[in-house]
Amino acid sequence: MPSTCPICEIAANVRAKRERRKDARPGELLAAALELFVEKGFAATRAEEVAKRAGVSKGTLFLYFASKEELFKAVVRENISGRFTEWNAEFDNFHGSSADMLRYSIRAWWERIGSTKASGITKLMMSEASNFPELATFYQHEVIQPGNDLLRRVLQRGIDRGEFEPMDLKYGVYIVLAPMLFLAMWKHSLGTCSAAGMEIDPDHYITVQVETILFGLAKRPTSTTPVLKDKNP
Amino acid sequence: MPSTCPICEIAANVRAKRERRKDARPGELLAAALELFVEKGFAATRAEEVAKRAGVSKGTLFLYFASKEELFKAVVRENISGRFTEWNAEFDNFHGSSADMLRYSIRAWWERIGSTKASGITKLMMSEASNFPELATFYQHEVIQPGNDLLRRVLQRGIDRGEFEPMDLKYGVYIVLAPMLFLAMWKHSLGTCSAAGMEIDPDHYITVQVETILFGLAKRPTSTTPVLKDKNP
Amino acid sequence: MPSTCPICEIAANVRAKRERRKDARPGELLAAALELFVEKGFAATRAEEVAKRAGVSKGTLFLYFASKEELFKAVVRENISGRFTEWNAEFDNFHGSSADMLRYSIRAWWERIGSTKASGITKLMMSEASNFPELATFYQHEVIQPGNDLLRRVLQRGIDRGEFEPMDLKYGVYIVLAPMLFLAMWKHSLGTCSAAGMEIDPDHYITVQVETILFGLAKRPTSTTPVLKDKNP
Amino acid sequence: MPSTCPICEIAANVRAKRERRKDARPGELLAAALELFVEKGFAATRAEEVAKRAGVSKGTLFLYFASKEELFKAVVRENISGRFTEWNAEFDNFHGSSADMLRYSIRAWWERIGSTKASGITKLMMSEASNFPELATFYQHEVIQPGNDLLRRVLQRGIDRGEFEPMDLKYGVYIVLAPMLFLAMWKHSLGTCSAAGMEIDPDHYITVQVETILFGLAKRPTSTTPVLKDKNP
DNA sequence: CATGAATGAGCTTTCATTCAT
DNA sequence: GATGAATGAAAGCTCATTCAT
Repeated sequence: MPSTCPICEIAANVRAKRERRKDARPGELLAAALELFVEKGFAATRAEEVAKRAGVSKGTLFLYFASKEELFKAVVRENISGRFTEWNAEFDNFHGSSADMLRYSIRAWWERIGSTKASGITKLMMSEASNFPELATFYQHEVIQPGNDLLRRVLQRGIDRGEFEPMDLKYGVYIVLAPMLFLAMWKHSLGTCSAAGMEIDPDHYITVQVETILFGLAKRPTSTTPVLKDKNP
Repeated sequence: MPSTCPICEIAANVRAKRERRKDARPGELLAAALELFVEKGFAATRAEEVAKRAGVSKGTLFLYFASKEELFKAVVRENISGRFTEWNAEFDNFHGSSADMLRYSIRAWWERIGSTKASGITKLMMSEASNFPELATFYQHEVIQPGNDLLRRVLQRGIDRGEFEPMDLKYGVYIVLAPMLFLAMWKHSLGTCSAAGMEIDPDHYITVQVETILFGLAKRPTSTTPVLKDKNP
Repeated sequence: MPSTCPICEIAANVRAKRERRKDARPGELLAAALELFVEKGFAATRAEEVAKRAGVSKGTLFLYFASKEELFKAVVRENISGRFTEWNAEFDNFHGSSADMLRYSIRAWWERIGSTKASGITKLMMSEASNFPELATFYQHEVIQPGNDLLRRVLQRGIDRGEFEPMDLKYGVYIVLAPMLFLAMWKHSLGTCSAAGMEIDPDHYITVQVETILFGLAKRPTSTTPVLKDKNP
Repeated sequence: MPSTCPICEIAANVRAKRERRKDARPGELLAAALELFVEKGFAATRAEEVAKRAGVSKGTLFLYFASKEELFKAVVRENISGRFTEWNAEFDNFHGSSADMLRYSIRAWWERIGSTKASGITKLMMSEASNFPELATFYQHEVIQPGNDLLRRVLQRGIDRGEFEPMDLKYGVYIVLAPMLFLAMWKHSLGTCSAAGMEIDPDHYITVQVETILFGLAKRPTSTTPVLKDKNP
């Protein structure tokens, strides 16, 4: 049975904590920062609170991140932009129909981003973009643009294979993007205080959106859309 | 019979004027605050700037609103007017196809809300909901719920008339709502600092969305969706 | 006999203080800043301490001066650069010999700058110039350059009138400038802790310097300086 | 006779090496500190940068010097070596005219002190004297006083030999000292950020000063200074 | 009623110093 | 002895709020 001498135990704890330090610090700080940024927004989050939640002092935060803005960028990179290469690779290897591919993409986005704290970043950027132009630009380059490109690849594939109706993809991507980003935003804003019966169940929401979108995107049997013809011909 | 005593009348005038002024001041402050809150968010808007834009001194602002938070609440309450009765009436008198009705609804929303300053309130509520839960609830009841109901009527009409595919309308409304609200948010946030070539033209955006949505909502010719059948049957 | 009610007196004091405020504040702050900058240097002077010495709060300081650097610039303008126009005018009206003019200039400098706290600015700039390049540039433009020009006018006058030996004035000005600036520096640095018998009496110092300098500057009877001829002819 | 036991020798070597290292460390730190203190002043120099320039860690610096203040004191003490005996000897052997002697002295000072890093100490002391009064006193005794005495000897020699006009030497020395020390200070402060056309070339500066000073110090042909007679006799 | 000078808590960032390893 | 991660007291500056006029 090991010694239970309290002093030894404390010493061991301290040592263990120390050893874990340098490597673990950035991760702990990024996790704390993500939580707080999402909870309170970028401007309203105090650096000291991030540090406290990560279990370190104010000074330590600035040992790892040169400024609050850099901390934010690191959070974005860690949680979002770092994943695009992985996703691009995944898409290269996808062999099903484009409809399935889109279904898969959307579900994957929800599992990895939308349903996690990372989706708070989207809300946060939408809320504070105008006050932090540098961050907004960064986000545009690191997230919006690559996300657009990724989605565009999926849609282009569907068009090329005759599965989707040809369209102006610059705007076409928003057919998918808008409902997803709206869901993320909703979840972190009005969704937190929905009236009874108004709560959105993400899975259901996504299912309805996806199937409608897919039908909307689908290659039309004929060149016109007879069912929806205008009244004033 | 009203008193015609001239002195009383003068006094009444003076009182009226003073009361009108007293009432007008907050109006100017609320207008200025709306603009600034939308532009920069709650936290980043300085009380002094609101006062300056309203043409009064900083002290005056606090004469009418006990705090910046109270000002915010007043701004939101002030701008949630009940336009819904007017719209409900409009819809009662619509005689075209449901597709046209939806097109009309969306265009009307864009013209009357989306493209005007009123859309700023949407952005504001989405951004600040978590900091003002009581306001968010209020907004849910006064805006989100009625908006939902209105849209639900349009979709229900389409289903009833066999124009739209039957669906779970609780989620179905978001097929229309999500892209529109996303557009409003985008316009007030990242849209203000988009990279070259990434700017969204609202009219084009709406056209693409509407036509896709309509096709997606349309009554399926058969009960299945053959074109999009899954690979794994 | 006036009421001596203590409450009334306090109220009166407060009112008096208030009334004196807006006009007096900048002056009081500049005076406090000059003292502290000279005592402790620019970097080591805390904004809050300047405010406290001026009898106001930290915030008030920044109401009148946008930053600590701007405060410093204002101090310099108030105490030094603002006087050059007056001095230029004085020199325009001087009618004596150029030797007398130089004597007068130096004495005037000592009385108005050198012997006052303003001379601390010189020391301070010499000490901290490299850490505050913007301030150094400002000082060069506002003080060094005009001071040089002023002195150059005096020497040029002497040369033009045949009183002083022709010389390269770019360096000639330092014959006068160097001993004076050295005196100012000394006074605020090592001069404050001189060993017994090492103290410099400014008046005596100036007298000795001036008379030697004047003799050194004087028009040589012949083109050479026979008395000091080199040993190696 | 020294022990020749190989083991002892190895041990001795190791000990010697360790001791040498122990001794060398402070030297490297002092050198680095001198450079940085001169460049940026005491307050603006960061301990970490001193350590980095010395090639050690921040912790090591505090192993050798209890605080930044102690480091500063050590830097000044280290750099105040007694060169004065050497110079006194040199002067004993000088056989030229006193004018040449002064010329030589000044050029020698420039070459050995003024143009080298050692002049940084002068600047440092002038800048920080008031923050380190005890050091300033030390400097007075070790440097200023002996320097004064040395210069006094030169001037006294000139007077004794009838080459220089008799004068109060306590102040007379500053006729030479002030321009030289000013040059040293200027070089390390405002000189580093002079406006175009305002730069001082030390050689030119010294030449102009020396020749003017020499003329100013020179034995007056007659007891009065006719050329500069006041206008108001 | 309206003003705006004044306040001071609060924020980000820096850096001398400590101490477990 | 040497290290460098961690600390936390400052410091400059902002801004919601107060209150004498």
